[in-house]
Amino acid sequence: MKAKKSTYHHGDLRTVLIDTARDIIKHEGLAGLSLRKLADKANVSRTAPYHHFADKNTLLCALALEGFVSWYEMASGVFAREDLAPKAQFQLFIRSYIGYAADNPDLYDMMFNRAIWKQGLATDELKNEAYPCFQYHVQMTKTWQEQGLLAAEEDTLRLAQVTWATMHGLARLLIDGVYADNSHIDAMCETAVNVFCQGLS
Amino acid sequence: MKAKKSTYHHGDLRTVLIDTARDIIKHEGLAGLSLRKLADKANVSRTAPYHHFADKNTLLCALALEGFVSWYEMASGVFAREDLAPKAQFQLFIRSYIGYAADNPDLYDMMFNRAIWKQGLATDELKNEAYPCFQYHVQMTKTWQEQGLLAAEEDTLRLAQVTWATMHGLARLLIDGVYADNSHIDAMCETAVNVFCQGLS
DNA sequence: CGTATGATTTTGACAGTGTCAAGATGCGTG
DNA sequence: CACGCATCTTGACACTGTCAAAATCATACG
Repeated sequence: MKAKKSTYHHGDLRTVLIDTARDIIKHEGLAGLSLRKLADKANVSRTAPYHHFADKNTLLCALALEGFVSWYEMASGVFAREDLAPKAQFQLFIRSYIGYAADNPDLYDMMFNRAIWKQGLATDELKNEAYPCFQYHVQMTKTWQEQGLLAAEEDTLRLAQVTWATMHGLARLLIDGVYADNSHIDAMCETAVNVFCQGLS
Repeated sequence: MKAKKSTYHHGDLRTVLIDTARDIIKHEGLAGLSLRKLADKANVSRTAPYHHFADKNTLLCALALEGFVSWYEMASGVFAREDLAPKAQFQLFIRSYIGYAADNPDLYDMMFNRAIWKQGLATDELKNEAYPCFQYHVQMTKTWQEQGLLAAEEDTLRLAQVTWATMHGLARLLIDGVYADNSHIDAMCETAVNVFCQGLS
């Protein structure tokens, strides 16, 4: 009853589209995703997707949203690990962030896509998922400051931006294949942690 | 004699194309650049550019190359400032990097474009300009370590990757308009410098 | 129980895009 | 002067995102 919203012609086309889109991206990369090919693989006409997504950008936002959802799962999972010392937790968080990006390069690409964010094309749904993620990171940063792991005298928001930027930058360099490759991940993460925590605790 | 390579039909079309391409990107953004529009603005047929650039990607590489050239000018200009104390020099470098990216978002976009780098589409010319830039950054990092500004016990290459990643990440967050905006630049740069140098000198 | 209403899907069409193949043009060297 | 080669043009193809109008169909209402 509640499960199936609509069984009109095709079934629940919306989720089918998202699934096959994810599939295409996985196999052919983000550049290989076109609405027509997507519709084709879903056994539906070219313009059918337009009744579920306003345009291609909205589809991409829906996919990116899932990325932030699973990012949040990752982050909160790490932050909940009370068995770990603060520094080990911080280390695991950074390593998990980079690993997540390296494992899902195309998804990460969409989450932080200039075309989506810059000219306000991001869906409200996407914003409502993406902003809390950063808020959560700010919260973690504050905790780590209180634990003496990160510099207490720095403004929490700025520090959160810098730490996020470091992870984001490492992720992008890895994903884009510039100046770094996957064999450097562990060493780079370790150095990053060392730098952030140096001279403290 | 040496100056003008070719005055066949049009003059030196290659440089004209690059100039108008830069112009289009400046006014309409990277997404607004198509080879046909470019050819149009240069008063030339649609396929004329193909005699100077193998494909669109090669054109983009040529533009990105200029970005690395001027990046190097910026970096070496800062590094040559002997009137500045190491920390002030480091601070200026980071601020200049971010400022450069924020002032030329589309150019920066092209310099670190996944499509170019990831699947080996980067021109040899581009590689020959981009890699030395990072090498130069490594060299600067080593110097700053020797000056006691950055952690001496860290591997220079890894440290260079992390510092570059931080600047790159800040630049990307600013350019893409996620989690940071231009009014935060100075404060973020200051925090970044403080973190990298904390507990030292 | 039938009908209309509105959601869903399709067909047709349009303006773009990058790029290839063949032909036309014209400069410089033999 | 003529040849060759770089340069440029025209024509064409397969693709893209997206709109408008028509067709289809499950369901809510009379």
